[in-house]
Amino acid sequence: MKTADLSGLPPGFIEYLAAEGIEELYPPQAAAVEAGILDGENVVASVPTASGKTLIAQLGMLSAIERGGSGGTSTGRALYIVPLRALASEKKAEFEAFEDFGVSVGVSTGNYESDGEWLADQDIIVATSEKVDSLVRNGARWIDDVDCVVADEVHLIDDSNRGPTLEVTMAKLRQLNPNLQTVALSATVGNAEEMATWLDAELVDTTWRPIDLKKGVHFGNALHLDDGTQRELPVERGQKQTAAIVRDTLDDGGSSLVFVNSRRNAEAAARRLADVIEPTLSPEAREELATVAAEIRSVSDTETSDDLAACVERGGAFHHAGLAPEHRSLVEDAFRDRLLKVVSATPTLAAGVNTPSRRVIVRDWRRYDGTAGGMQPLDVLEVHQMMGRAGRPGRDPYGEAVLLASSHDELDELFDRYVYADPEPVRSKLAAEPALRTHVLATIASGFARTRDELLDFLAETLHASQADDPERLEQVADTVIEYLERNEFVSRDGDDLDATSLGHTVSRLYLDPMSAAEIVDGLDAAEGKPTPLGLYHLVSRTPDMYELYLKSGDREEYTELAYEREPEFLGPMPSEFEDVRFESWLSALKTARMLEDWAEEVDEDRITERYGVGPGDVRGKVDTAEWLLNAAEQLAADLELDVTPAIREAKKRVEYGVSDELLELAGVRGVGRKRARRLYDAGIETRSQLREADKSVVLGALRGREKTAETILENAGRQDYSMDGVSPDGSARPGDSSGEESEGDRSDGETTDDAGQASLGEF
DNA sequence: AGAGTATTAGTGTAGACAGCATGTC
DNA sequence: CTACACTAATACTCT
Repeated sequence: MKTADLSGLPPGFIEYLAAEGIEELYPPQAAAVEAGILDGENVVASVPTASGKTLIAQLGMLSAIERGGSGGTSTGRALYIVPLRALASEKKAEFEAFEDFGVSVGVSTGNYESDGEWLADQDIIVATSEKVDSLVRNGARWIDDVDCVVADEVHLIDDSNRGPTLEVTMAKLRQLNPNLQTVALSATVGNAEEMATWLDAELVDTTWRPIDLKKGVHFGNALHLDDGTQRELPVERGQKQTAAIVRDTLDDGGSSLVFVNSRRNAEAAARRLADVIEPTLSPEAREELATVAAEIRSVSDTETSDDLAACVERGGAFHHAGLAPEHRSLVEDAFRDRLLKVVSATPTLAAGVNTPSRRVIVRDWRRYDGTAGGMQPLDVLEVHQMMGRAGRPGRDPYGEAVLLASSHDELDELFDRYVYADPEPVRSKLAAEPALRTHVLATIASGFARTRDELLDFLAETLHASQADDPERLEQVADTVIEYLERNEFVSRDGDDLDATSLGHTVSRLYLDPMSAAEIVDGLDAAEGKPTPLGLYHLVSRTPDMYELYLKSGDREEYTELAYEREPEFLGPMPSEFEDVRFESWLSALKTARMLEDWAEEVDEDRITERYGVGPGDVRGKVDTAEWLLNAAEQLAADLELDVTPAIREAKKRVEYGVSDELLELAGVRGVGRKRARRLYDAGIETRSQLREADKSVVLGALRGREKTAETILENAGRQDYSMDGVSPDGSARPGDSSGEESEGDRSDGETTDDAGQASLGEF
């Protein structure tokens, strides 16, 4: 099917596609057109990654926009739901090209939001499922006149943490607008038919790919492929299997993506695989890699960051959630540009932004699972997702995905389990208390259900109900949850009527798990006098909305001791040491709280990552979550007219900026963070007004002679004459004594002149 | 002698959404 | 209830 034959799309789109070199639809795309995607028909597309899913979505969205709005507007509106924030920006960038023919795009996620009013005027809005849910809860008006919704990666409905949100949100959108066109994009799954039935959609189900994907298993000295052939791929003595395959890919001019099952393994593998890459690098490549490595080092001053940079210099990299988001995108970009020849990654990369590779090596196919008591095999779906990253359309002649076997039996097992096997069906995880707790409350609070019957009617529109292996169960759990919500005064019951209390409305709007809210409310109620930051950090750290930090050997003793030392600060009772499970998780929360306290006491990032055994990405994640939960706590306190709001606000500001009390005012000046605030303070400038009055040479000295920075900061502080012309830095304020980190040479933007000095000293 | 390699015991385990009001070093 | 790879320390083997 030719793109030129398509009708009902905005003028200019066909030309845009032609300019991109697209004149003929891929078979799955043509099937979507035949299924009526251009005429507002619901479509479920269950197709492999990189087989043109995005264009299917675009056909649906753009034809809906062109058809015109249901809400009386002249053009329609489309909503594109993604599972990750990083994907939201990726999609936005893709859709931005449509602005040439008058279709505008906006993004809405938790950390990045196009301004509210402006957003409502966009034709396409990209958002995460949680954000869409939140917009529905908060009654965003434009949500009602969405004409086409695209749900990307809908197979994630199977995820027990986040799946229910997508499932419920889809059901709500469809209830809000019965004429809504639904397009669901999914990886190949076992029950696509069932998904289509749920969404009243036509099904496009194919395994067609634009470039060939060969799957296989490596064992001994041979690579066995799914077409029955095998190829010699010897492993030299003393060489690892993975290294041999990476080497082989390299000889063929391709890059490799290695999936492993832990962060530590990812880092170790990257170091070893870089040994394979390094000797083959050209001087030019080395230079470019050095630039990337310098950027990586400048992201964060931690061991993880240094280790990553050291690998990158040698042509390899690791990728996992302990990295800061900037680290991740630097690695992703360099890999996409083929600068990096190998990346070893945890599953972060399988689900994330587009990072195709000639060859994908699934090294570990089992992963530790504490709840299951040991190593568990990965889902077929997950392994297929990883394998689907093999082969770049237009760049690679083919893609190859390889599993590793260490015995003949394992070779057979891997073929049966992953190469020839069909992926599992997607199963709704809605009928579980944590999921229903939050969604039942939201459903009641935002008026989707006013009685138990209406609630059950609404739930009947979910995938869970249509799967119906145990229809009773959803109802049972819902009743348990209603009872919980009533007991905690989030919901009131009057005869058949269910109504959210004022507190319940707040909790729903704040997007809190009701159990987190209950914990916070109880804790704040128990406060005597002014709560300390540690007390508040512990309170939010023990809610289910905060991931727990893992207790290592020795931690138990350390934190038990700390718990007794600082017992008066905790809000609410400390569980008995003999209630094993509860006490253990209470201690993990204490560890998290302690980390947040360190951060708010200006402990260096590298000290924190070392002390708590985490990566820079984890620190930022925890800080971010704490900030969010403290904001919620502040609003709950205001709602309940509790006298703790100032204490919460201070604790929140302190984690937000990562500074002690005395620096709060300075850190509030734009352009001043924890480090600059500390330097200014130590130079005798303690407040914003002092910054306006201060001797310029002192300011410049404290800022290590950076004139541009100093000018910006003075201007932001509200100083009229902020020019630094002719000012020379005051030497007495130079660092070196108070804050050790900064003294080793100025890392000015761009080039770095580092570690040559340190390295050579040990050589004697 | 010294580098490379086998053996052993001890250790720790993937991921990441949301509010609100503006901006790191 | 199930495993596994990594690391570091130590013993062994080849040139």
